[in-house]
Amino acid sequence: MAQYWLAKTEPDTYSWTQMTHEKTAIWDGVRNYAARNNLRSMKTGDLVLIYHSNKGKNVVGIAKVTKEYFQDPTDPSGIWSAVELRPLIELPTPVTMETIKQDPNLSDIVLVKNTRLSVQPVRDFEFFRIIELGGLTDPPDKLGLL
DNA sequence: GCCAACGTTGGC
DNA sequence: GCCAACGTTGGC
Repeated sequence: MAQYWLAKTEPDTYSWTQMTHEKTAIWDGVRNYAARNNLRSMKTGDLVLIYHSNKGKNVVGIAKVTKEYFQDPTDPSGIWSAVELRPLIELPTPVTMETIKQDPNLSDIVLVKNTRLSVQPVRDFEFFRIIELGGLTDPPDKLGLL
């Protein structure tokens, strides 16, 4: 059973568009223990919402975990981890922070509760609700995401 | 640009 | 081990 996650990136540094051009993304550079532990909990096939922080402030697409955690190549100290993600589908309508905050179904989402956590778990119903708000009406299996 | 929330560092 | 000082994230 796939789990669901959300990962933040600043689009000025590394954007969804860039990810899709590169086909795969090494999700490195995470320097927070809680976020790292979430990276380490990701399993191949898990689905990850990609969120643009600062600019956009919206969920823009869905990626899949293609490699479970390994040594972060940008970290000489050896304590940080990275995963490999593959972008799968762009949301027809990006879902903004504002929309998420206004949705009663999403009132407890980590994105709102803990604004600074860059890699975070997302509950099943939150994931489905967000992609629904994003214009995807079919569940992930129908969309061929699993 | 401001600042709240959170994490980390380092003196004691 | 506590906590003040500092640094960073990221929404507004």
